[in-house]
Formats: sequence, C-alpha cells, structure tokens
Amino acid sequence: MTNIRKTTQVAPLVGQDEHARCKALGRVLDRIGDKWTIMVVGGLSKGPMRFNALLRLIDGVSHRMLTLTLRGLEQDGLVKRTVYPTVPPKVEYELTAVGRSLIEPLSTLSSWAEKHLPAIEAARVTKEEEASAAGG
Amino acid sequence: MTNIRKTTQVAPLVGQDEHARCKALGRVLDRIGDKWTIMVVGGLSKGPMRFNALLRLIDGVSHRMLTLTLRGLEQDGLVKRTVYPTVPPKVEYELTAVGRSLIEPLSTLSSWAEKHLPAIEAARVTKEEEASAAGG
DNA sequence: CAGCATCCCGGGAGATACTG
DNA sequence: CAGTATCTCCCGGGATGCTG
Repeated sequence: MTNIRKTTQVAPLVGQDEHARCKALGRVLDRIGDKWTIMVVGGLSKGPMRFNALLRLIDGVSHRMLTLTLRGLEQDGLVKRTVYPTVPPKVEYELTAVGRSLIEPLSTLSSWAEKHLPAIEAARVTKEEEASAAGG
Repeated sequence: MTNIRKTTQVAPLVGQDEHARCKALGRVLDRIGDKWTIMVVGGLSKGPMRFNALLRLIDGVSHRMLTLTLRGLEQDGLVKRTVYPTVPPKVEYELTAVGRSLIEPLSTLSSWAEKHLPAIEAARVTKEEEASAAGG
C-alpha cells in the first residue's frame, strides 16, 4: 500500500476496481450509517467519556440504543471500554487508534455536509413543491 | 471557500461547534447511508447511465428500490434525470455538479475503508468468539 | 424499457422494568 | 451508575403485477 499516493483529485472512485471500492464503502456505511454511531464517535472524539455523559450529550438517544451502539463499536475495535470497579460503577469509553483514524475521513465528509447540505435540502423542498403542484 | 485550508490533521471534529458538525454529518449519513445510494453514486461516477444498466450493475438491487433511490437523489439535486421520448423509452441518469462533488469525500472514506475494514471485521469475529466462549 | 401501486415480512428502535 | 431483557410499533425493502 506504499504506492497508494494521492493521485487523483476529482474522481478516485472511477477505475478498474471502482466496484470493489463501492462495496467496501458500503460496508463502512453499514457500520457508521446507523442512527447513532457517528454521534458517539463525535462525542468521543474529544476524549474519554462516561456512559451517562454520552447519554446526555447525544440528544434523543435512548439508554438501550446507546448501549447497543457502544457494543457494536467496541466489537469492531473502534471503541475501548474501561470499567472502574467502584461503587457506583464507572465505565469509560474512548476511541481506539482505529477509531480515531476514522475522524479524519468523517471530517472531510462533514465539511462537504456543511457546504452542500443547504443546497440539497433546498432542492428537496423545491421538488416537493413541484410535485404537489403537479399532483394536487 | 478560498480560506478553507487543510488546517487540522487529526481531530477537526473537535471544537466549539463539534456538535453542530456531527448533526450535519448525521443528516448526510441519513441521506447516503441507506442501502443503495452510494452504489448508485459510484455507478454514476463513471458517467451517465440508463436505468437498466444501473439495475444490472448494482448487484442485488430491486427494480423498485433503484427507482426510489434515484428519485431521492434527483429530489436532492444530486442526480439529473433525462428522458428521451423514444420507443421504447430511454432514461439516463447522471450526477449533477453537487453529486460529483460528493465523490471526493466519499473517496476519502473509501480509502479508509480499504485500509481498516480487514482489522475491523477481524476484531468483530474475535469478539464474537470471545462472547460465545464466555456465554456458552 | 421505465415507473408506480399493493401486499407483506423482518428488523430497527423506543418504552419499560428488572439486576448488580 | 451501567447493563440486560421483553414487548411493541413502525417502516425499509423485497416480490409481484399493471401502465404507458
């Protein structure tokens, strides 16, 4: 993988193995594309955090779903779970090296989001209005 | 956009508005994180393509879901739909400028995927084995 | 060839209650 | 405080059949 350079600027998805890349991308999105994962990663990107701190930070997540999301991330080696055997129990979660490595590509996407989301959501509304104008 | 430089290397998600960025990222993933969208974008990244060509290219997608996915992308202004009033009908889909702009961040994520997916999926299997060893 | 409507199933995810 | 189990509802998405 030493010969993987930043070759193309505009369309690196194109090529012989473009299909394979899409599939890999698909698997990643299967993992991080669910409802809560990126919120958790984002929260932990600041540093280790306790369960209830995440629960309060991530608006709308349920106790159960946070548990499941963290379990998934832990299982995939993206998050490390540390239990402090105190009373009451204290459990801290933090990103692993792999988990932290995810922040950069996510940030790229985030920048794209900030730049293009307004146009996208505007387009969506416009099309909806067109549709209802034509249909009703 | 001229003052957007490659400033941070490691944790651009961190900061005052880190939460807002997560939310924007969440909305993008809501859009592209579904089962077929990135496959369609990947397919169209090579150039315009007809409905049935996409149907054959994207393994496993149903007629119905491809239609819905394309409609969604069209509504969000990521894909342009062109109907040629021939017999039989011919409909071509292609990425818009915004749609093409998505390729680059997706490519970043794709590179990450290629690099880290093996470790992730290995970790997953390992943890599963641990769990079944402990549980039964 | 392209698109829409209908039926139907499985899984994602919330609420709640219990355990350590 | 942290985690698990159960019930339940809702909707994503596959199969199929009709239209132009």
